[in-house]
Amino acid sequence: MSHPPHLSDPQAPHNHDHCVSHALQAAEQVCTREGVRFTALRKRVLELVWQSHKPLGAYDILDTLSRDDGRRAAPPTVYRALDFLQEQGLVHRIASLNAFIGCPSPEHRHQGHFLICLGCHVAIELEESGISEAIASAAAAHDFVASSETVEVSGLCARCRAAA
Amino acid sequence: MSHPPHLSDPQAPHNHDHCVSHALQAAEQVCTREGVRFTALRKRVLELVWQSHKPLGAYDILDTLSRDDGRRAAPPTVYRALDFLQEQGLVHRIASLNAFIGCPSPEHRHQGHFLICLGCHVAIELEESGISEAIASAAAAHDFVASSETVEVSGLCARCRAAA
DNA sequence: GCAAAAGCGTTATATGATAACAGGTCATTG
DNA sequence: CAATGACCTGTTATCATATAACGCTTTTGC
Repeated sequence: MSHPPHLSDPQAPHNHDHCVSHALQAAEQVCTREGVRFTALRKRVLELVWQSHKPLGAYDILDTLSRDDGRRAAPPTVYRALDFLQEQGLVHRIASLNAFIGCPSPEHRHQGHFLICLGCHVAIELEESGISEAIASAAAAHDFVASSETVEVSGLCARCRAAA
Repeated sequence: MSHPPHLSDPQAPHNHDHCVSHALQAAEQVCTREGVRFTALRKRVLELVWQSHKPLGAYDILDTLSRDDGRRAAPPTVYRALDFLQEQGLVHRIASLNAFIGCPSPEHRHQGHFLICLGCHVAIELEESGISEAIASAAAAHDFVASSETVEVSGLCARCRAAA
């Protein structure tokens, strides 16, 4: 239970609807708790981000949104929603990809650390604390106070290595 | 000697010319060793990247280059040089800033890990191995083979905290 | 010296993100 | 319940970052 399949191994076949509904439900709770509005647009964008476990570009979201609605949505529409979702910890931004991914555990605020597969493009959010500790230790050694961490590791997952 | 001041604490006052000349000399050696050409343009771009310990945007480099030469340089000119310098490990790209910074120890190929001060914008390249070990451990736990690591920690250095 | 490869200039364009302003929606609270 | 103000969204324009494609020049290796 501590590592449901859809969290620890998103590449494994799974009923992805569960991921999406879990994410939306968690988002509702977070927004209620924080007293902020989970509007239709924000919900829609979060759903789109969760359409897979692959980080998604803002313009991909924009395209889907535009196609769905018939009329052309403009970038700020999406970026504002993404900014909101990031502020609430519901999505993380992957700097090395200029892309966004849903956070599987938004209940507690945290920095996301990721393994990103170059084969299938799936990003796995790490829960390991060792990385944060190592970073904290290095920062302390330099008398540096960290406020945000970008940790993005690219490589190949087991499935893609097997396939190759 | 293992931690010259200009490496471990770039915010400290220092004769920055030493940093630049050391970097250029190291670059010559690396390029000779690798059998690649350290052309005038590449050298110039590397010098510009080393003009400070702050990560520098490609278009900043481009502007300086254009001003120096009178005529307008085009983006590919700079990006190609930067690509080369990255391939040789002479500069690192900071994904969270879309910027580039000189590598203080290009003799051995490695991923750069950085502390980036939000106050003075100086980036310190970490030499600590603990972070790589923690990442390797996490990757192994997920049966993931890493090929590149992006580790960028933003916060405030001691000097900027004292100033505030 | 000659052919091939590598480097560089140039134009055009792709891709990602934000500024600024106007109009609309929603939750108050008076 | 209407007015108000805060917040949300639409829209236009623009900025910022990065790459594709082509051709000429320089360098290298034979």
